[in-house]
Amino acid sequence: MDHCRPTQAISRKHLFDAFWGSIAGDKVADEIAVKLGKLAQPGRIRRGGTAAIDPDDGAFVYIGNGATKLIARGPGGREQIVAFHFPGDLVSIPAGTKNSSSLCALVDTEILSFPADKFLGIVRSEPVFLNTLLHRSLTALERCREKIILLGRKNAQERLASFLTGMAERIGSTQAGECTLELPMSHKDIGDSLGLTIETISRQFGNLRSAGLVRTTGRSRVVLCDIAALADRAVDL
Amino acid sequence: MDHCRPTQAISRKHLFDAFWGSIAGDKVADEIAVKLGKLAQPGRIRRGGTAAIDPDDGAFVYIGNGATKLIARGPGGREQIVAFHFPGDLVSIPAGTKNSSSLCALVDTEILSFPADKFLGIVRSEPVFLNTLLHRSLTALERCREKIILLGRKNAQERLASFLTGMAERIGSTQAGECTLELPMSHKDIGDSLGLTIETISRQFGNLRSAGLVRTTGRSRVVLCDIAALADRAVDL
DNA sequence: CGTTAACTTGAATTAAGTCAACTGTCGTGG
DNA sequence: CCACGACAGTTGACTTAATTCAAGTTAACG
Repeated sequence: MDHCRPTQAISRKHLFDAFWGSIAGDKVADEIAVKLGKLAQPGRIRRGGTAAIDPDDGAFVYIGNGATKLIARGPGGREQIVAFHFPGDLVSIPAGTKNSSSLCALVDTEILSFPADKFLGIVRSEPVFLNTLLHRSLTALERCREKIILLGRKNAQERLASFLTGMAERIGSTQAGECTLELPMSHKDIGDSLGLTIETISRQFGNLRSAGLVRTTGRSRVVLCDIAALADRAVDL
Repeated sequence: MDHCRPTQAISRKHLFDAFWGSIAGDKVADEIAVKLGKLAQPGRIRRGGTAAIDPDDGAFVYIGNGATKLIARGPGGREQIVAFHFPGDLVSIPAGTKNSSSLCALVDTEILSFPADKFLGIVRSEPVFLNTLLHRSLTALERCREKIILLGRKNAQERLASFLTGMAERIGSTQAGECTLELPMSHKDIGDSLGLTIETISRQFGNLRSAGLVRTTGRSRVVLCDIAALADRAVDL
């Protein structure tokens, strides 16, 4: 993937610049950038690895590149993927609630992690920054609500169709009416996200394939042949 | 209990004061209060009614008294209750997404409603206010994520137990180790919230009753006899 | 009191889960 | 470069939890 291997220091600066550019814009005082720069903990997580987050503390994690899943585990139970996150996203990981969250890398991933309370302490008096955070958390809330509808009211077919159209919007590349997806997650992950088993995911992929709505190549490439028809299947009518 | 007693209409001023006290504290400039006061649209919704929200616009709604459900409807589909809200809550209703949201009153309810964009425009430069909003929306996000776990990974028994312990925290009154709930919502509502049917809700209440974990009186009163045991049933082990 | 909507209970159905055997993909090392 | 091993995905048969349908019962409100 990465053709060049920047040194730790350069990589760190690039990561922070990307973070600063997307969250703060250029209207926030430089001294805040300095403080946040000191607080930022860069991390490189190998595929399958978990970000080191103090569970008592909570964190904000900026995804520099790669892809991650945010997992919640009930005490001793099966895992549920709460959300997938891609470069540019800022993930809020709450302090110790009953179901501990963890952030796992789907592919090699670079992150910038901030302890939640100190982070909020620093930006406390920066309206521009707070506005961005607020908008992002409202967007996250909105995504979360859509997932509630998916899990509460949709069947397996609708769930997979919703997942695919959602991914198309976030990481798809459209050409000639077809959208190509390079999915970084396994069927297991998709199932853990949609509240289904791998077998059901497989069967539903089969259905979509034989309905001519998608083509698949290898493990990760999916081509959405007819996004409109897929979007129709994503909602119950 | 508050939620079921027919409530005296409280004045617009009292409603706004309650809002201001809980959201802004006393560190926010009075001129903001004046602006927001002009923007605030007070509303009285009768049990079963729906708040008049412009769906293209989005809104923030402060719940003064009563109780509400936030409903999402897929195009033409069944309804899913995204969240219940109680006095003091500030509900964010997003601008026109594919699944339109509406806020319905479970009992007679008084609200204070603000168009989202103007509201955010006014508080844009008020760090204290923005901090409160940010914290509240992060809390809402956290609740939402818990609901995702519930819908994605829990069975009917665990869902109802989670619901009851959650309600106990928000609107229960505990005495002598027992917690009494006066539920403002019907089994239909509980089902629509937990992704289950009314029949399943009824049967699970029956199970909890015969396990000696809850007693019920009439339609709305539920006594949680053993909250610890109920909390155990709320997670899959 | 009587009416209506909310709730309960039972029997039949079904979507998805589980279990098990099999096949394909991909990375590794001979 | 090919063969191998391990893991990811597929497919079929069976099970099960929850839904659906249907017929009661009960609570609340006028």
